[in-house]
Amino acid sequence: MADITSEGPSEHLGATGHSPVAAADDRPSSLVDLIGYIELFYFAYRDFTCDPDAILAQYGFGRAHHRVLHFVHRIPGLKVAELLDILKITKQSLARVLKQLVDEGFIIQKAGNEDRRERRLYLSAKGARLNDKLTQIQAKRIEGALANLGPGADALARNFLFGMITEKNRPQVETLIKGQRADTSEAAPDCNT
Amino acid sequence: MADITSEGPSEHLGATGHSPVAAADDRPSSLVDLIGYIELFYFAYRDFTCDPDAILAQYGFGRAHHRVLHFVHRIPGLKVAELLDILKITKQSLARVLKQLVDEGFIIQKAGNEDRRERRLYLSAKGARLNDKLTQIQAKRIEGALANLGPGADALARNFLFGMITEKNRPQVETLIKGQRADTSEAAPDCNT
DNA sequence: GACGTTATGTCAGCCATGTTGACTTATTGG
DNA sequence: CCAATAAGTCAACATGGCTGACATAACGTC
Repeated sequence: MADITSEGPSEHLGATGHSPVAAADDRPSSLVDLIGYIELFYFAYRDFTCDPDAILAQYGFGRAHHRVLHFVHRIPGLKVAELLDILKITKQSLARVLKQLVDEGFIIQKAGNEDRRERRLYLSAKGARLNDKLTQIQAKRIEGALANLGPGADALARNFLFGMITEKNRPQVETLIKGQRADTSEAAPDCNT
Repeated sequence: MADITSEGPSEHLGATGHSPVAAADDRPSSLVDLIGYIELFYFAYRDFTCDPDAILAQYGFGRAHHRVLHFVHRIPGLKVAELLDILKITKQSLARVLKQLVDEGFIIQKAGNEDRRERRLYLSAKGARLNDKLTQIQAKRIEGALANLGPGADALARNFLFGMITEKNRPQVETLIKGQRADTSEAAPDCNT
């Protein structure tokens, strides 16, 4: 069966027992020591998204609808083009879910004041209610995760996640997080690059 | 246009300027203060997965193939049933990608010694090489994210992600992360529950 | 040895959400 | 008037979830 099982140096993850997944020491770590993150990130994101998914399914919606609701709530009056820049999907993909949300009265479109070609997006009261439900359940999970980690965990967790974002995209996300309209001109067009 | 724009109390995120996305203080935060996490998590995971996606595309593979490679590498001799318990997808979904990986020689199947119905899964040298490439690129991103966050960040980030996982699933993930075979009997079957 | 259970594989089809390419419509601004 | 822009739309395709039904081989028990 050959040497299928092991490649690379030892993959001990340095658990000392008092902490579920990580030790408190900071030995210089080889890259393979970081494998656990790949799994943690995968499982964490999966569970993080499954709560809203369950609610959305009751409305006949999916994850894509959630994203639209979320960012429209975050930046009321968002233009379609801006939303495309944030989500980095094609307008055809967006149109499919946006049309549903508009048709069913969760999102309201209004022509721009200065440029009437623009369709400014707003949540209806109905849309805001649904988005609130989704936000609440996700916020509770985050709160729970932070609760057991001493002070300073909040800042550190945010900065860790921020650091996971491709450098080129960080300015866009940074302004977005402040609830501002992002200048997306420098952000990565495809994946990394 | 009614009051579409604002619901809930003020959504300031407490950025003080010296840190890109988070302040160092620990005021009691309302749930809406955690909205930034929803975005950070979304963007971070998107960028985290896009690096491997680009490599996988060169092989005609997708994200689903990556997961199989990853966990088979992690637990050589993994049974199909165990993999299904980890990924929580149907065997039909798994079969589609697993068949490709086996047919193209990235994964080797071997009947179990005691129970010859079992198909034990192993990476071939070719599979190990591909998986290594994927691990390397993701590990580098993680390393970069941790690099700017003083000592203790590693343990804290791991514990934060761990805390984001649904409680019922944590024992499974914990043993998985130690590179052991997980007892999945208690894990959440669907989403949360 | 027959039989029920288990592990795995497979066929067929559906859904959600991403993609590309081509084209229309309304509006803007020079 | 006309080119450029914002948005919408149609058609077709890929990936990766899902369900239901059924096949095969091996195990274990009576």
